[in-house]
Amino acid sequence: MSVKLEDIARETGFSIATVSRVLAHSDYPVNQSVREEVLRVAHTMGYKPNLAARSLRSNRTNTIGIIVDDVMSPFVPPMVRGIHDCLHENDFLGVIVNSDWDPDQEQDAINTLISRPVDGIIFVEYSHLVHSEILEESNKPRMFVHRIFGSPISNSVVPDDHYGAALAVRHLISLGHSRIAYINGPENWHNSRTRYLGYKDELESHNIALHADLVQPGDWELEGGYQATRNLLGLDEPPSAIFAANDLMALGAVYAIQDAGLDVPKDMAVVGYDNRNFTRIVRPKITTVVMPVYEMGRVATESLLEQIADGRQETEEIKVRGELIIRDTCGAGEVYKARDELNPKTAYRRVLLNKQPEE
Amino acid sequence: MSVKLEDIARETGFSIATVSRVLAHSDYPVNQSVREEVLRVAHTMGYKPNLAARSLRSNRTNTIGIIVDDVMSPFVPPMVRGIHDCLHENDFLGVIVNSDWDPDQEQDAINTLISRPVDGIIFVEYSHLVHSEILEESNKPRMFVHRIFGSPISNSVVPDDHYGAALAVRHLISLGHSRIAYINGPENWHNSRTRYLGYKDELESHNIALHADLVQPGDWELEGGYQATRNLLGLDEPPSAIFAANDLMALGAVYAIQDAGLDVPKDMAVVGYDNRNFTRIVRPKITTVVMPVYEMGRVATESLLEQIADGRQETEEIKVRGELIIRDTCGAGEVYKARDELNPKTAYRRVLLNKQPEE
DNA sequence: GTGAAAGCGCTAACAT
DNA sequence: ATGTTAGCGCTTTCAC
Repeated sequence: MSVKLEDIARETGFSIATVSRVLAHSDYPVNQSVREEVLRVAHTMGYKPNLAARSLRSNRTNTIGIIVDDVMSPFVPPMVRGIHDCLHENDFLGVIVNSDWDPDQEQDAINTLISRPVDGIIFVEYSHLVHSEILEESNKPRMFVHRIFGSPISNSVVPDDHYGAALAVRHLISLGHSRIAYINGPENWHNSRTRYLGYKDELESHNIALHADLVQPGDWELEGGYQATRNLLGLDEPPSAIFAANDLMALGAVYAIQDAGLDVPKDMAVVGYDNRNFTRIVRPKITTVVMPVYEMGRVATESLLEQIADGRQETEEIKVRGELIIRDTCGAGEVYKARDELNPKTAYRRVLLNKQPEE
Repeated sequence: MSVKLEDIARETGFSIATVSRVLAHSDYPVNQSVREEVLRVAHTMGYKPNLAARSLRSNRTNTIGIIVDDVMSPFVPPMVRGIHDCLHENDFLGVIVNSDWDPDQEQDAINTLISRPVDGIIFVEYSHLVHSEILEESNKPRMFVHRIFGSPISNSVVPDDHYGAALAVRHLISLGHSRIAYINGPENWHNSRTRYLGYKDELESHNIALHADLVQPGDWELEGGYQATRNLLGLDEPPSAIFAANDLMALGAVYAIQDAGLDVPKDMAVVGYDNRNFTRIVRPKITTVVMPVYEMGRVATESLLEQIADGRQETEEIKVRGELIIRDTCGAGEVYKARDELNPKTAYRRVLLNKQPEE
């Protein structure tokens, strides 16, 4: 039924070996005329390599595995899209397996992907098993994107949260604010700690004292942002601006401020983090820092494909920067507004990408 | 390096064939004692079948292809999750390829998936090529989920928009409304036409006259909903309730009503459609009808796997129903509120599933 | 630069 | 019920 190397060999009169060399290794030395003839016939006959056969023989499948906690998590789809785009450009395919935040399921996923011939694995967001024996044994190249807990590890790509948080705070300072509150995420998340550090360091570099009561704990949720903001509003000296470690808490902050009879941004400015989709459609629209998930996916994939080509390697942790997107909650006015913020795809792609080994 | 059938055969003393039969076909008649021994040894040795070899031989890969326009589209991730969950239960894997709404890329995707050994293909949302020669030739089982344009076709799964729209309208009527406006989506979408029909038929079955000026065209976007609502507010006799064909337009409607100095739901009720994530976090929270994408993915996959097992078949179009989720924009009060609406996953799973061959 | 041939790990006839 | 064996389509030595 389907056309194979043998058919092309018969048709052209060359051997299967030659045909294979033309079709599989574009760099193998074959006479130009032969190459052209083979290519031509292969094309007219509609040759499609049987990848099962190829991978059985060569142990390469041009397929990678992607282990995610849940494709429905907010950051996963754009990250996967970044991965896919990079894979596509290199004639690779990706299979996604969900682990549901469950170490057992993650182990299952790894097993599945290893028996299934994949050339490498990308772990997205949470990954419990840095050391899975089977994984180690398989010696497959791997990358970790946006690992949320645990200590930093090699072969990983993370957002530059320190940079992003500093960006947000710097913007508020440039708008004349000096009492800037911060609503943090849960302590055990990297993002929380690093964004807090960015906040703290940026204040410091502007010689603004850090007030402990302006720093509130949060839970990433709307409700946590709301509560934290109520606390801040109850202070003797409330802040004039709030930087929330994510957009959902920023929205909660907006609601709390509004419920206190105040206006955002006139009475209090708010800046979020992540550039989630809803920040563009709520009222007022939320000023935020881009979580460069699309780029992170791309960068991780590039690195993985390099590893696959050159053999598994240890690479430094890569940090990817996101830009500040100025909207309505910070009070910066129309002037600064991003030109193209309606299209999330181009927005992701516009993102400033800076690999920076250390800072 | 990796353990294979031969190793287990040597270890147990049985033949490769016997070992294969135990490990590959759980239903093949093998002595119980032999089976147990093989299973035990396979397990302790950590046997993982080489799927490339298996699929080269048997032409089955336990992998299906999923062609989507863009994994980042709002409905795609939950749909993919439904597909994945069903695949996982049946020891299948899925590879996703993005087509970016481009027929050429879709054709490429099909080619890729065919040379790549996949046992079937699911087309998600838009699919241009009902008739691709290569696809036809390959004779692979296929399913279409939520095809947006073109005439209804076999082997497809769609939302029961007529039912859902009727649900929304019925709810508004039960709340005492009789001047109920409708904001439609673009005319060339199935969803628009069918939701409009549901609206029209439900009014009719309550003996409420259909007023042409209460039906406004829309574009699925915030801005379209906003404009349509301004038109409605300008009417001599404005409606007391608005049913928008999607949540984004419903939000636009809410904003327009608020900008006119009126209150939602006190002065005007609004119901949306789709149950997008943001409907839970905007103010007021939007009452809406669930677009049962998760279930649609599952149902399509079940049907595809049946086809794969039993040979390709033509099946009737399957309609999946979504429930009404009562929140704040309809004015129904606290009583009705969904118990569990904070968790999107369980919300999707709670969805009422009704296959109904015809209606 | 090209061809012959071995064999990747597995399944499925066929044989016993 | 179990074993023997051919061969899936391809890549890759090893010859020439």
